[in-house]
This record gives sequence, C-alpha cells and structure tokens, in this order.
Amino acid sequence: MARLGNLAKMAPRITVEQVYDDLHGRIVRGELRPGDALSETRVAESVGLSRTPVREVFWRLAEVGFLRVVPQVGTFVAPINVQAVRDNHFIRETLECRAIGQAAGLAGPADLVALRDNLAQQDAAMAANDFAAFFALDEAMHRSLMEIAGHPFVWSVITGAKAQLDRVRFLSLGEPEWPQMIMAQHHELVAALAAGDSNAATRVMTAHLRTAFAAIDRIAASHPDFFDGGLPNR
Amino acid sequence: MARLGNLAKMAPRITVEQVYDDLHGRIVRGELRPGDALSETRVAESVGLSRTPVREVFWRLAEVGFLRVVPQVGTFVAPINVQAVRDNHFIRETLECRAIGQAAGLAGPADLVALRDNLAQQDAAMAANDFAAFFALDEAMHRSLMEIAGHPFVWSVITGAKAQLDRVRFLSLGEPEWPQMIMAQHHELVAALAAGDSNAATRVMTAHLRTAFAAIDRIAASHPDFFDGGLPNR
DNA sequence: CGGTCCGTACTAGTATCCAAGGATACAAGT
DNA sequence: ACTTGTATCCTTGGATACTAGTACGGACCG
Repeated sequence: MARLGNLAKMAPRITVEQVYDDLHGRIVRGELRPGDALSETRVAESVGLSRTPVREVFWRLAEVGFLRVVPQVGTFVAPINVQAVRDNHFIRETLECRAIGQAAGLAGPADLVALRDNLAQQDAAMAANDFAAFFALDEAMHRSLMEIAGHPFVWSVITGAKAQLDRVRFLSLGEPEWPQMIMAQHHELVAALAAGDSNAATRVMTAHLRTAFAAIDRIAASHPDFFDGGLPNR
Repeated sequence: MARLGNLAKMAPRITVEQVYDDLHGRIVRGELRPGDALSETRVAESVGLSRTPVREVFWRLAEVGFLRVVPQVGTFVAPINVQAVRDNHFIRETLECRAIGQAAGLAGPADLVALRDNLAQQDAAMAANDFAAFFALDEAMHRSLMEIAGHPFVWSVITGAKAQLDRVRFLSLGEPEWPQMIMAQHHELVAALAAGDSNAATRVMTAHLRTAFAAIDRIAASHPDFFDGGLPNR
C-alpha cells in the first residue's frame, strides 16, 4: 500500500459509514436504479478502500433490501417489492400509532417545548425549500415521539421499515401539495399530544402515515422499472 | 475437491449459516454467557474456516444484539438489555395483535386445517417433552398467522425482536405450568380465528404474549449476571 | 448463415497477511 | 513495596492473493 508518497495516509480516511451512507442515499434518491450492477471491486477502488469493508457495506445494504447479492455473478440494486412496502408500512403505522397513543399520556412540558421547537424548524426548512433538512427534522420528531412513549429501541426497527418507504417516497417527490399537508398533520399531532388526547393522536398519525402510503400503487404504475415485476428478471 | 489426505476437505463443508445458527443457539440457550469473549481467530479455526466468513457471522450476531464487537479489544457476548427486551415485546405484541385481528377476517378453511394440524403436532411434541420441536412448531404457527394476515414480510422483523425475548424465555424454562398455559392459549387462538372473532383473537394474543413477558423482572432479578447492569462493566 | 462450444474476463467467496491499538505481565527504578 | 515504563501478545480492521463459478463473445463447425 506504500505506493507513491503515501497519499492514502495523508488524506482523511473514508470510513465504512460514509460509504454506506453514500450508497444508501444514492439508492433512495434513485440515482442507482433497480438492476444496476455494483461490483465490490469497482466500489472499493472508487472509494480507495479494499473489498473487505465494502463487502460489509454491501451486506448491510442487502439486509435492508436495497441490494441483492448473487454469488459468483454480481451484486445488483434490488427492485422495490410492493408487498414489502405494504408490510413495512403496516409495521410503521402499527408501531407508531400505538406508541403515540402512549406518548399522549406521557409527554411532559419539556417534551412539548422540544416538539414545538422542532416544528418551528420544520416550518423554516419548508419555507426555505430545504428538503434535506426537513427530512432530518421529520425523522428526529418521529424518533423522539417513540422515545417519549418509552420505547427508544423501537426506532431502529422503524428505520429498517422506513428505508423501503423512503425509496418510494422519493419517487413521489415533486407533488406540490404534499409539504403543506405533511406540515399540517405534524401540527395536529403535536396539538393532540399537548391536549393529551390519545385517540386524536392515533387518528392523526394514521392519516399522516397513510398520506405517503396512499400513492404507492400510482407510483408503482408510473415507475414500473423500479418495482418488482417491472423487469422480467434480474 | 474430494481428494485424499486432507481431512478438512473431505468433511462436508461447514457453511456460514451453520456457524451462525450454532453460535446463535448457544447464546440463546445461555451456554455462552454475557461477558464471555469470542475470538474470530479461535472460532474460525474451531470450525475450520477462515476469519472472513466468521467475521460476517460475528457482526450479524452483533446486529441482533447478541454480540458486542469492541475494536482492537475483542468480541463479547452482550448482556440482555431490559429496555430492549421491553421494546421488543412491545414490537411483537403490537404487530402480532393487529395482524391476528386482520387474520381473523381472512383465514380460510385451508388455513384452519393447517393451523389445527400444527396444533396437533404441538400437543404431540409437548406430550413427548420435545421442546425443540415445540418451539419450531410454535414459531411456524405465529409465522403463518402473519402470512394469513397478508403481511409475510413482517415476520423477519418479529424474528429480530424475538431473538432477545427467546434469550429471556430460555432463562425462565423449567416452570412446569407453562406448557399447559401456552397450549391452552394456542387452542383459544385458533378457535377465535375459526369463529372469525377479531376482538377475541386480539385479546387472546395479548394475553399469550404477555405470559412470556410478565416474568421478565423476576427473571432479571434471579439472573443478574445475564442482564445489563448486573455486571459493573465490561 | 445459424448454432454450438470453448475461452476469456468478469463476479463473489475464501484464505491469508499486515497494520494498529489495547491489555497485561514483567522488570527496572524509586 | 509500589509505581512506572516497556515489551509482548492478542484483538479486530483492512488489504491482498487465490478459488471457483458464471456470463458473454468470438471462433469454429455443421
């Protein structure tokens, strides 16, 4: 490895996490499309690492259903499985709705302050059309709701389920009415929490999550190459 | 490949999956206890593989919370985190209860036949004190309930959540009244399904899953060395 | 001209080697 | 006797070499 000048040692080292986040993001954003081939070797040399850490990344992405590793053949971006998306939505809705029902009875003044602060930042991000920031705030809010409900470990499961949904959500981006609808629901959510109204909170959360879900079939129809069955096989 | 001389090459090759299942089982059964050190090298040579596949196994086990990999130090069996167990139970109860409520309206005659057949086998396994067979049948039953509900992909999430619970469950084994209680609940479950009674099915499932859960604190108290905080640190 | 076969150039899986950091045991100095 | 420095061993992380299996393309044959 000690070739020319040891450039590798001087440069800040690229970590496994960075490679994971990069590929994850590119798949979610659709820059890498289902069927696209990824080679451990090529990715490894493109990021300046060896195959070993890249394999770990591939394996993790395969576990969340983003990649499909075919032994001795190659690794491919997996198509979006509609049933998996449905089930992941079922998981998220079921867990988050029950959790927020619990959270409604548990949220303290400090929690509400934090939530309202987050909401204000969401409004600002939306106003600035900063979707990346909005997504991060949105995620942080849902996560903290889970923590308020007393189930901090559940979020990791949501994360796994969310990955598939995010991929679909990105395909549906650019529908102009969504931002307003989502923000309105977020405000309702916090209001229900503040009122301690468990039923209302659950109802709003259901509607909120289904907003994103309802479009699935339409999206699948308009992006057949992204979904299972869109391509004959791969 | 099956040349003479080399014993390792003649023996049917041990697969990554076998190594995973072996370690997984030994951790669930408590043969490997929290704090026990596992070395990639030692495990590798004990199973006749190199470190590379063993590393994959290690970090899969780390992902489900069974191992803790400390860089440059070692890999250790993780203690059972009580909050993680609670949250995993929350996940399982929430998902399975809602799913069985749906299943009650969807179970067809063929499903009921299969379930009753499974139940009969469970009875037989119990009568023979064959707990391994019973666990397998139990898992198959819960899994097929999820499929009947139309959410086949959800089971993999349950599997992840179940892993922690199974560890606790194993510690609580040997309480003689459990088999009867569990079997009675299983029969009630199928009866509710056959009647298409969604509410009853949900109620029974809740009670069923809480049967295992209720004992957590008692178990944690009687096996402090297995749980987080039982040991000062490691 | 069409079909089959074989070689080549990939792929992932596995093995082995090196690097870097931490723990520990031992020895030297206070 | 205690503390501190050091050397050695062990750990995981990463890099590289090798194995085996697959796909594809071109050449050869019918």
